[in-house]
Amino acid sequence: MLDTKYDHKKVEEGKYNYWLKKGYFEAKNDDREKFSMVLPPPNVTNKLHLGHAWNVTIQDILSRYKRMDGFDVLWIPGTDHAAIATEAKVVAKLKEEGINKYELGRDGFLKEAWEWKDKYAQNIRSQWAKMGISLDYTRERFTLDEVSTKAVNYAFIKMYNDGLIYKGEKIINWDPEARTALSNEEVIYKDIEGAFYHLKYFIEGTNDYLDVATTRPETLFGDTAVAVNPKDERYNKLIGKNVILPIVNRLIPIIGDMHADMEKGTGVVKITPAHDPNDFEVGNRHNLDRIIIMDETAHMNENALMLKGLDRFTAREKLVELLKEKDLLINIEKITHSVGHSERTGVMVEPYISKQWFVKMEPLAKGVLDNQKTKNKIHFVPKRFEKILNNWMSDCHDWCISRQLWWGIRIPAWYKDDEIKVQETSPGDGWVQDNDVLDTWFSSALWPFSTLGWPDNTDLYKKYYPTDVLVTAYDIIFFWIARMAFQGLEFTGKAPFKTCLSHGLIRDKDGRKMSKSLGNGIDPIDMIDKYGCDALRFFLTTNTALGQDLRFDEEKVKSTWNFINKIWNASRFVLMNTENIKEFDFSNLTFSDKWILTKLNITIKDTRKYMDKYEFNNVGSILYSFIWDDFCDAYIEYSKFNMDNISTKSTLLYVLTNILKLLHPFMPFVTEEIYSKLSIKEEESIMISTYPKENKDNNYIDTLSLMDEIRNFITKSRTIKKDNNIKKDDKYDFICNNEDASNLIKNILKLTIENKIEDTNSYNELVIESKTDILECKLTYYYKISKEDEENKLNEIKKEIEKLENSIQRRKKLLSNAGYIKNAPSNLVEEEKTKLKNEETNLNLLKEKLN
RNA sequence: GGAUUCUUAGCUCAGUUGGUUAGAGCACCUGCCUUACAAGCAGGGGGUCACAGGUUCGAGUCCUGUAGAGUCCACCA
Repeated sequence: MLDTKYDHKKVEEGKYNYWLKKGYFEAKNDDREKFSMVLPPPNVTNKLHLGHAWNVTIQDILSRYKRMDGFDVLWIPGTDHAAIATEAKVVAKLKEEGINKYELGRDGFLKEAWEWKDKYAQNIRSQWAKMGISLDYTRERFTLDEVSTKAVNYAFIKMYNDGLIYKGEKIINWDPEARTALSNEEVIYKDIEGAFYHLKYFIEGTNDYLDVATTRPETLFGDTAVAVNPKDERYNKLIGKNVILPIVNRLIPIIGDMHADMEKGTGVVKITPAHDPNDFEVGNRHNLDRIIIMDETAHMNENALMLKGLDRFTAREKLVELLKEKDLLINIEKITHSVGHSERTGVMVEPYISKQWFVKMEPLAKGVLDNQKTKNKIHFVPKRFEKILNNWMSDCHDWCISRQLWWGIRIPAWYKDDEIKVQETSPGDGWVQDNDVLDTWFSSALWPFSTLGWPDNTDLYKKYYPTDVLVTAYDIIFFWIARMAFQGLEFTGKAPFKTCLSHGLIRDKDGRKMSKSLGNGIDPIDMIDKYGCDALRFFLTTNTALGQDLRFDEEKVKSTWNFINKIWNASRFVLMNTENIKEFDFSNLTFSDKWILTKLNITIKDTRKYMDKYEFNNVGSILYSFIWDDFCDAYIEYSKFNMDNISTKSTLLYVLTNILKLLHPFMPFVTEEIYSKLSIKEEESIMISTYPKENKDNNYIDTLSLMDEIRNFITKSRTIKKDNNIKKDDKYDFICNNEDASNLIKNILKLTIENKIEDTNSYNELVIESKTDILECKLTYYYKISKEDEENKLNEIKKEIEKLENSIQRRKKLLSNAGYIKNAPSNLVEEEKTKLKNEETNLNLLKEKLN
């Protein structure tokens, strides 16, 4: 028997380990149809936040649903080594201990990093366990493990040989803190206070100067030209002349280039090809020198002359002083502009020329775009997210994949003198391996198949690839989804997943993004402690339409807990009354039994429909109202009058069993707890029981509309009784043309024999009447009434008449509309006619009362 | 500049290929400790669906425009 109150801590304890030990989470690789997913691997150093909780719950709901529904489910867990993110954290930790990364050396550092990784991976696993998610740990992977490394090397080498990877010199985003290149996606633009420094670039041989505005004056040491727009009448006659570079006193040419925007700034722009991506392009067009003026830590080098050795910000201050001294500074104009920052270290990114490895994007992107036009396309849910992918794919730059880090998969390229060989192992003596590692996304791009043992043609790969669904928040579509898409197509010829399901982001109660800096983050583990994992899961997945952001509201988690408590108590009632039922017996069903069984069928059908469409919010409200409104508030109350009927008891138990199963993907723990107490159960665990199917044998469609009429009649009676202050022992008379309805109404409204009246003289009457094709009922209360009450009563009747008349008028108008009759579906028209007829009958009844 | 989401009850949100009297939770009001549940039960109030047009027999839903809020991408000398 269940405790009197739902205690989530007690319920959740021990169950996860039980499932794990039983091997329920493991894919069996048998001949059943498969359903496979890979878990988006969290960064190994992360603590899981509410967004992860949401993400994994959606996946777990799918796994549990599919598993119960007869699929061989493979759900692969794993973690991402997160190259720069982890390295930055390990560096910071070492720094606290007074250890410098570079002094420690590559091998020593990696040892530290692996220890760090092992510790954090364990944290993540325990958080997954708290969430109750059914991962197949026997297939767990890490993006830096042997299997993944093998796949990455294979992919790199093949792409190099196919000309899809090349080494080239370009301007990249440089992180001077981590001393590495970054991809465009690792740069976060932030608005900061800055300034336009207006400098005097004197024209050679004159006393005239050009006003050149720049936000990074210290880069002037690397200037090799000044550009104006060739169409700009103010300056175009100067093209071909030289200007004197301030401080440096080097002559540089004035060139004409469309890059100079006449509308912007002063219309004159300094060109620093080694330190700006646009200038780099201009430099290529005009064959300009590239002068690098900083080192890898963003300190000025010898090209910065007297500023050598200063870091970039000090150098700027110093330079401004020098310019002022020499009267070369016109003014400083304060502006707010957006400047790139490293996503991981937070420092300002320095555009920097550097030799890096790149993935040639154009052919790969085309592959994805072409595939999206075929029937093998990736289906996005919601559909609109496909556009994000397509947009990104049709406008993407080559992908910088080399990182000057140690924590990652080392690039399989070997050098000897001027020779380069790309292969997995050293070609021999004297060959030195590339020092750089690969962008972490290069390995995660292969995740859906590298986890399955690709490039070997393993059994896992053969059966489970491509995967069925990939679930992520929409903000990661271009970081990851896009990259998996083109790598999947490139290497396996197939999109790596059939469906991409995107949920939104979690916001706080005021709609702000949850972030560390705002301090408004909520730890899912705290919520689990307070309300239980089941409440958190149900709240997360049923409170918003897919793809929409979710506002976190603790009150709602609380009310979800109440819902679970309601289920708990209903279950207590059922268990109390069905302890000795060992076999279902439906031979003697009452009217309300038939009704709830039919309702259950509808609920199962609708639930399946919305589960298959991933519309969990709809599943949530269907189950909520079926359980609370139909099962608890109505059926359980009705069943109390038939407790000597074995079929009613069977129905109670049967419906509860199905409710538990329908809820199980959402609330694995509490459903398992209650299921374990049922007197009839098909399996030892609800996890391996079968997902409900409609039961055609117990389907009684005609009970539905009659029950609706009965429930309406009951509500109407209660309202009127309350409004008129009818007492428990007031006399009544009741007639009804349907026996089932009559019994139910009498029981629920407590119309006892004792109060039935014979002699109606000297009483006032209060009549509640229903007269439709389905049900004709009349309940009359006899009571002493004051004059005032009498008037109130009349007024109410008048109000009701007015309401009915309006409604009748509206319906008549509608039904006299030829367009409606012609175009609307005929069942709707019929329904309107029936309603009209019923309303007219009721109107007449009321009018009679007035007379 | 491009893309995209949102605006529905006091609050947070649903609302299916358009179907005619728009739903839920919380909050609010009234009455109940009725034997599963007072974290509950029974009943009730509350919305010209941001605004303006259009298409249609019919618009919260489709189209155009306006206003406001959010997000992403690009640019940012």
